[in-house]
Amino acid sequence: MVDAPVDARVVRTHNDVLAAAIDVLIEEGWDAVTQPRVARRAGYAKATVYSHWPDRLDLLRDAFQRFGEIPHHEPVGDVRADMLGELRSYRRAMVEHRLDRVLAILAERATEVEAAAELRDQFVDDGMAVCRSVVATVLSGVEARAASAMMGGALLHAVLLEHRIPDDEELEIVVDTVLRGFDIAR
Amino acid sequence: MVDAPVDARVVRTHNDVLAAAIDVLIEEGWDAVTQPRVARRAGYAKATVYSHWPDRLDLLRDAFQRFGEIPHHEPVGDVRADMLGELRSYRRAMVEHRLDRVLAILAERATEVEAAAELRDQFVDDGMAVCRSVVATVLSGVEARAASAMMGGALLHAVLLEHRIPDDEELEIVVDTVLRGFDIAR
DNA sequence: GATGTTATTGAACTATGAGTTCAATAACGA
DNA sequence: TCGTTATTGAACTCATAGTTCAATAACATC
Repeated sequence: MVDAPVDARVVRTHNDVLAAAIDVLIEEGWDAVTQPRVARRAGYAKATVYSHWPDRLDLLRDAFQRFGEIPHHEPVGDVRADMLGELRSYRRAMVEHRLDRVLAILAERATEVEAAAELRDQFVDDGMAVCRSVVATVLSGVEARAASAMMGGALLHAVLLEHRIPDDEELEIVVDTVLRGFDIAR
Repeated sequence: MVDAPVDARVVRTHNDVLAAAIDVLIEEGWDAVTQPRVARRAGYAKATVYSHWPDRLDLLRDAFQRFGEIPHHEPVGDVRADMLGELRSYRRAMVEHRLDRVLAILAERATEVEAAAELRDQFVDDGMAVCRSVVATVLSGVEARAASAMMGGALLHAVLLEHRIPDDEELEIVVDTVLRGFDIAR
């Protein structure tokens, strides 16, 4: 993030350019987020974007930041309802905010770009917080890890590899299978 | 694939260049697989690579082809042993053949490049064949789909997002949870 | 509304790498 | 040995990232 802006021009530019950066990121991927390309997309001179973000990675980091604000399910205390609710939020984020694209980009670039690995870790930590807290009420250790990976992974596998979006019925099957498989009574 | 070679030079070049292409793909990703870069890596003139693969996508397709030859688990008839065996093969392919990298690359590029989407579909179809056949002996429809996604997804989630490799214990927990969750007796 | 400040601009520039062409050379099969 | 052809390296074109800077336009403040 660049220092707190005061000038109205700076605020406007900052918003416009970041919005364009997100569009470019989602549509064309990590490598496409360069100052000249984002500037053209946003309708600004590239020198302007360079003056705000001399480092390309900072522009990328700021663009990704917005995905951290994606809403989660609010736990109500019922394990099944909370797991299902969080899975639905996860699916919603993938469809409506293109979180699937964001995760694919970060997972792919993480092996080569350190900044991508850091962003991925941060995203996964934040994104799995609710899921982990719900799972932690009934499981711990390896089992908790496995349960989270199975539920989140089922969605990830379907969307990223099978190119399909699981319906409510399938999400319920996933949750119920985990609950029964780990012998969790409500 | 270019036509069947007869000249010894062509065979040598073909092998060397494809090996280099795979290295570049794994190390730097889809966009890095260009004729000049692969040529430099393989120790050939770029004009040579262009003469073999005028189209960059053909070079990429040929490079990916080699990952289709990754060995799978041979089903023995026992559902638990077969699911576990296939999950272990999957994990092994990720670690030893960098299948994790290949899947991440394909999943990421699939939204933008049609050829990547086709390769991804082909890889997932082939790669899930054994898993699907084993699951099909005990489940069908949405449940079969969910079970495959949960098992494959658990591994995918762990490796791509959590950056960790599940141990045997965790793989067993995943399989047993699915078996118990779907009430599958052996 | 006038004024000092500064964000923005566009143009000119360098650098890098992809893709193309081709005559010369080297390696091949017969 | 000889005709064929795969390979080479060099000289291109083209697209795009990144840099610099003087001119301009928009801003906050009074």
